[in-house]
Amino acid sequence: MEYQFRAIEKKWQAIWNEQKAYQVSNVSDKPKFYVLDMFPYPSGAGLHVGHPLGYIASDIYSRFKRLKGFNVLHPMGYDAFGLPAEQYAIEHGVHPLKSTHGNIDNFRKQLDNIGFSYDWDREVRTCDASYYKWTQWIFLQLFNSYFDRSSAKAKNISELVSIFETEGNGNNLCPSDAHLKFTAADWKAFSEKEQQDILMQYRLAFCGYGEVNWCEALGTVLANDEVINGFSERGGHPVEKKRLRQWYLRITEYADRLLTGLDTIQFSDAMKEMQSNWIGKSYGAEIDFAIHNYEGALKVYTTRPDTVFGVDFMVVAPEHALIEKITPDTHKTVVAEYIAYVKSRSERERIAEKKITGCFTGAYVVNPFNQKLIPIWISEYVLAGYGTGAIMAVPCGDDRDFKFAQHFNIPITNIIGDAFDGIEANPTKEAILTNSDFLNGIVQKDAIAIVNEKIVALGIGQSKVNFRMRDAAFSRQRYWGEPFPIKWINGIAYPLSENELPLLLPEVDNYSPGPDGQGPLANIESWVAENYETNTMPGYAGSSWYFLRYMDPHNMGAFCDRKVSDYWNQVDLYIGGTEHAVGHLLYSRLWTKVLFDLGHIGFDEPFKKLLNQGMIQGSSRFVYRQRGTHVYVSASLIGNYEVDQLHVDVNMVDGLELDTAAFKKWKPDFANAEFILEEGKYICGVEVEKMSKSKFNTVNPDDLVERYGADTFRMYEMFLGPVEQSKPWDTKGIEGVHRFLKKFWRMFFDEMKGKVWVDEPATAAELKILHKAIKKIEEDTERYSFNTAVSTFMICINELYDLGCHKKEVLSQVLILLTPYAPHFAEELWKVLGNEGLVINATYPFFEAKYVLETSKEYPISINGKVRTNIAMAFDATEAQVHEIVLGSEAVQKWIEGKEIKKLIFVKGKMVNIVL
RNA sequence: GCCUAGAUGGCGGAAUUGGUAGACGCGCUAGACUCAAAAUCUGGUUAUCGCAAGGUAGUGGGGGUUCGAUUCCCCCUCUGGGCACCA
Repeated sequence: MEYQFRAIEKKWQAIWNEQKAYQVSNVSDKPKFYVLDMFPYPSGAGLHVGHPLGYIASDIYSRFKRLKGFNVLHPMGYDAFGLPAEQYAIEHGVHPLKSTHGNIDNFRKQLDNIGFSYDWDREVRTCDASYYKWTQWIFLQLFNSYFDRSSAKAKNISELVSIFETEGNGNNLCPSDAHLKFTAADWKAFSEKEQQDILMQYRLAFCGYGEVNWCEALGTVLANDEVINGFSERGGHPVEKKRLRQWYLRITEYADRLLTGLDTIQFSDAMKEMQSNWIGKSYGAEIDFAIHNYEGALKVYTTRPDTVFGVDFMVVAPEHALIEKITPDTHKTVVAEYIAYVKSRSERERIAEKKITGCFTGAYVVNPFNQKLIPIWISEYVLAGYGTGAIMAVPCGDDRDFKFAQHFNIPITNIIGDAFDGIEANPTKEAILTNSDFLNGIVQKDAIAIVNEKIVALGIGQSKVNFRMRDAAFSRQRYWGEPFPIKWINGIAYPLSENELPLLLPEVDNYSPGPDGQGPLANIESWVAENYETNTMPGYAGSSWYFLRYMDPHNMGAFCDRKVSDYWNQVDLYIGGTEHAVGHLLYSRLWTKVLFDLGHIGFDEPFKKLLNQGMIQGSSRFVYRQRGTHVYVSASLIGNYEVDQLHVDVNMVDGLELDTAAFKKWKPDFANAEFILEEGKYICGVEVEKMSKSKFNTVNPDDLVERYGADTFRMYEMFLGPVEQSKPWDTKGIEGVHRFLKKFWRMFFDEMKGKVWVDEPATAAELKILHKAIKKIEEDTERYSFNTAVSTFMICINELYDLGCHKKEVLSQVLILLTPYAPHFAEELWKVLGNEGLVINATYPFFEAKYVLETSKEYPISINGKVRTNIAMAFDATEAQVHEIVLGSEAVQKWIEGKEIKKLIFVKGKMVNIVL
């Protein structure tokens, strides 16, 4: 009987499905375990081999935990709102819901092919009204909350209103505007609009103004992705910054908790560092510099108040509000030109650009400590959104300031003596200050507190903690997203009540943008007539809480029953890519904290353990067409021709050799192609790139499953290397894994003899191999080292095969071990051996040390660190015995030969090293 | 530019806590079986010198710590991911 993988896989998938083998209950005596994948965006291109990497890993772990006796929640769903579906709609007029559903069906078919153990009864789709009803509901929780700084948690905004009514806002300073002060009497005197405007500045979801990438020609807002060097990706039209009304989440209020919460969860150190760098907590001071000949001050934020005597110029962001007011007529033209230039550039370009740009405003500030006049410059390296949008530049201590000063020939004051060499800035805090008046002779880090005291005494500033993180922009001028449950009446935002949810996304005639930078919803008369908000929520809205909905997906009365979320609690293992480090992973932590504060769930971190899967890259292949001809030149010959490089479908290339016949048939353009070959072959060029349909480097898992089976595919994806590591896809090695399964199969059935497995007691040698494998595979799976687990399976089967072992007792145990990796294969042979029930519900083998005991070890003997020989010695040999045996050995004597032994190092169970 | 991860044979990778570098697999190669092919099995496969025994070098490059470094420290190069409206 041959290994007919496709028949076996289809058969067991049908049986599991029929028996609802993967349905999981919210009630169980077993301990719970929650394994979650980052749900996919269902793109039109379908799954490529990169997607399932994490899904296979999580499936293996889920099945493993299940065999170990856990009640495992392992759900899947779709992050279904998003820009690509909307663009497809604009171009083809197909409703995003329709294309999205089509894509989801395709994804589902592809996922099913691979044999995952998802409980599909719990599937969620963020674009379903039954789902986004609760996204809207959570938005309302955010809208109706403020962050109480004294208890560091979210509370209902009504509590704030009663505080305002009794004591004003003296104890609850406004997070948006620290200068806003009012008494209880003031509050009562305010109009409704005034009151609501103030409350808006406290809400966790609030409306404000922000800058977006605006493309006049397209009449729409663009994502950073859609902007290339200041021009739109589509059409190449100019893009500039525009201020629009935007919704935000007040994530900055949670900055400290998001930071300290990292200590309670198992993310990689790298991931934690990325998040804390993103949050960017810094301690510094705000200082007001009086502006020369102008009524007012320039407020700067600095982490180095100690360097205040080294300030040689000020730099303000191009968006800074003061620029217009302080620029004298003499400089207006240059300043306007510079600002126009900056406007055309994305923030990314502004930060990344090595080129130094800037211009002098013609205005000056006065240094409050020595009355020196300091010029005010504008430059794009200062960002409006961070600190106060203005800095004091100290060229001797800051690299960017130094380069700026050099570039514009601004004289540099040295306040750190020998520590500054005039060639590059020295950012030390350890130098002794000079040229610094009352700070002379003081070490910089000690001077910080002194200056802070002084600026407070002078009434020109205060010490301040700052965060690099900004509030999260939460609105998009798009169609395909959740509508805000908000009505605008007379400039006041009124939330819908809970029973008005969901606010359904209306039908539109076309998906083009609305007027004045508004989204498509602004084109709908009935919508506008109802005064509904015309923005929609961003992609991350639905993904910020989906892990909660899986727990209780059909609940019509709540986003998730509290009892149910108490049972499942945190996600025990979350698998996904690092590309979500500072987006999704931060937002879902925020939402969890808010829901916790408001008492809706009982935990304030969503993910207990995060495993980052690496990205599978594509390995692109190229052909080289001689310019203006139909002649294609093999890779190593292109030096002799003028050629254009074209992507060619990797599936038409065997290794590097192009299937020229398939190529000619690929596209009409290539039908009459001619080839210049090398050694009779056309050799393609290679590059590693992101896997993408447009680069023709995608490999479809369906094809591989068809050719080798799901079990082979699953094991091969794991065998490729550590899950956490990125690597280019190469189908070549898949044969090896397939051979392994065929070999394993032959331990049950021989081509000639038929059934060969037997029900006989196992020998000590066989049990030793089995238990070695149990230990290693269990440990490897537990620590997510799936690649080494696969090779352990190979070793185990090779060894059993060599012993001619066909025994049910041994094979049954190996099959259970194999179940998480190759479930169909294991299930089939489990049945063949006549075992009871399904192997997916079996009990994981128990490792027993007694079977693998060793009495001696082959020690490597090195001399001066180089291994020269091996000597077998008893495990319990004493150090003295070891000395005697080693030194008595002929091989060792040959190397020592007359030399003096300085030292003999013996590490029990490891090695011996002789130092001469 | 900033943050972050990584670099080991022809290739994917292994070496879990500083202790035999190259497990396992691919590829290549020789052989067995076969009319032949496929499949399968057996052997070899880091480089270099050597008939061999064996020697020497070797984990991106350069330095260091150590009896001993792929592993720890410093400097450099290259590559992947992220940088706030892609998901």
